[in-house]
Amino acid sequence: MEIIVNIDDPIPLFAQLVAQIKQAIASDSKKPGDPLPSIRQLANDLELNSKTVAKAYRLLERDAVIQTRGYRGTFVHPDAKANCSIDLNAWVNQQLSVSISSFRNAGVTDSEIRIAFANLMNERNK
Amino acid sequence: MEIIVNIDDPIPLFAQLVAQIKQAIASDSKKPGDPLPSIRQLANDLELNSKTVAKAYRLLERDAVIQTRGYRGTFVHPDAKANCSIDLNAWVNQQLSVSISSFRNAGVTDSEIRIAFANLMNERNK
DNA sequence: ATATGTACCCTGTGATGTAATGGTACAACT
DNA sequence: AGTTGTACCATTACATCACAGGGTACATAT
Repeated sequence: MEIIVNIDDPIPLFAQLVAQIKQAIASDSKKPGDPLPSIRQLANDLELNSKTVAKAYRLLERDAVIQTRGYRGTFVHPDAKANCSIDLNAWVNQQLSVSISSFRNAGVTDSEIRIAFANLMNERNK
Repeated sequence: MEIIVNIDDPIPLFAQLVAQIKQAIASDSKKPGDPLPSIRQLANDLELNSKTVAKAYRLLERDAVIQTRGYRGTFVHPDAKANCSIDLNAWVNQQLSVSISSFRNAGVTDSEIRIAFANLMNERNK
């Protein structure tokens, strides 16, 4: 698997990693059960901080695209190919889009929407 | 109508204005049809920028609490008292809260929610 | 002339959040 | 001893936005 990151790309590095790994799975260049390079290994190869790679792996695991088995390493998830196409972000986008549209239609200021959103996000409780 | 603003209050000046004018109407100290001080006049009295007062008036008019009649001045809206209690922001808050909760339950990162939100807000189109 | 609301331009300040980096440490395995 | 993912501490740079202010201008009225 040839992973390359472009530091000049406006797309965040961790997002580039996520996209490329998903792409490798979608194109069958990585199959379920295949091992992935370790976080430190990949970080070293790409000259990235291990935290950046870890972030990408964390998101991929949440989406059930990869599986981490602790000290044994990280592997492509059995259902990886199917889960690759499930885009959680697209769902979020769609949901939020509906809400925002109705707010704007009701005459709510963008600024007000932003404030309300920021307040809710900062109330980590509940 | 005695309006006072406190520059040291963390609540934005325009929001203080909105709150106090609504309060004046809710307590019948201002009745429908009553004239309000002009934007420039009030700004001068409170030593505020006219933009700040204009912003407060703009929001109040959107909520149908006051009515601006161009060169004739600004007046308390006929249905002001009823509309005073309608809180657009509370509705926004409630709607967003539901969405955000389900996102978080689905495992979506706060960071991802923020990104999606920011993208939508910056697409002023549609 | 003077006043009304409103629409642009631009400025500065402070707050906030992202992205990415660094260091240190842990338990569990080879 | 070395490696695995992971968890915490932290900092830096950068971008975005709210708020408030200042200026200028306009049509429409008195």
